[in-house]
Amino acid sequence: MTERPFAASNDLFARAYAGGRSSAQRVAVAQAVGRAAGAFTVDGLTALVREQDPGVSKATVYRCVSAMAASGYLTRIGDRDGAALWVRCDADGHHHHLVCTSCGATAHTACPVDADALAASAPEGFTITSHDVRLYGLCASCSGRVQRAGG
Amino acid sequence: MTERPFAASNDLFARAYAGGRSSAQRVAVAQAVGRAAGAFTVDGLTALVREQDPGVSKATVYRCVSAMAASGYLTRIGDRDGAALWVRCDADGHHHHLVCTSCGATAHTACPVDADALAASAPEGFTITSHDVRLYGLCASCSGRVQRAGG
DNA sequence: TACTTCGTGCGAACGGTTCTCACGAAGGGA
DNA sequence: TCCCTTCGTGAGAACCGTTCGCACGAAGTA
Repeated sequence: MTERPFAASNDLFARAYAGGRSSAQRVAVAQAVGRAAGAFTVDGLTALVREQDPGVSKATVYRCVSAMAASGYLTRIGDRDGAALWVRCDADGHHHHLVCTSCGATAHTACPVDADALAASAPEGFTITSHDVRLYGLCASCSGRVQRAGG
Repeated sequence: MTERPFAASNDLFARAYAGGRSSAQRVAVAQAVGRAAGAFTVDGLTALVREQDPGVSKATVYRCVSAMAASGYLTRIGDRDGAALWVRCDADGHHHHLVCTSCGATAHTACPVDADALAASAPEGFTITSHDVRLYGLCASCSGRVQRAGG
């Protein structure tokens, strides 16, 4: 029996790619996603992937990201300078993401939308079917750094 | 005295462009924004502008949109298929926009974010500085149409 | 009227993303 | 183990939204 490239974490691979075919590049991308602290762009992820395997093409990273998004392993949480911002998200249930504007770290938060207030303030007849909340701020370590630096 | 091109609504022009120089193209863009029902992309706005003045360049429309955004007359409320989505917004105070996913109509709504709930569910130490809420649904006329069509 | 300033059109450039195509590896069946 | 089909890959062109550079001309002012 030959060594399987992703033997130690087949479950992770299956979750990330929803049972797709295994390849060294896909493994590298999945591991780079694991190393990425918080939100990342495809460009940033490509750089991380190439630290491990310099030959991986950008098209491949895009394809992997699409596959992971299709399987629900990645979520698009916004944009940064025109580029899509992704984050690994395997949390269940309705929730939103906080993004640290300083370091890009992310965290989950419960939905802060008050459905009653929303229904009350929506115009007559407008049926709200979905919403998208993006929360920005500073994570614990970054806000500590700012406070120390600022005084 | 020659006719001023935007004579009937100099106030509108001033609001849209914050006192910039007048030109036929800027007038056409401002009028197209007025004709646009709800949210629009720059591409869609360009089409509207060219109904009135086919010679207006896309770069000019982009420049006009930037000027109107700088003056607060337009607000960017999201994206559609990778293109920025704009809406005319001269409302004061903190609010958000509802977008009809069927016809693109927009409406204002008060901020539905429950600050207490948000603070309670945010991770320890995470300071939230801003948020961005996008609400999607069906406007009165579109939801009526769906109901009639659906049964 | 002359002059300066600024908006314009054209088109190239840019960056993010997708597509095409030939190739090769993965995986399943015999 | 071999063969065959399927699917992931790399390279780079293409696409699209957006911005930039430049020369020109119109707006506005003295």
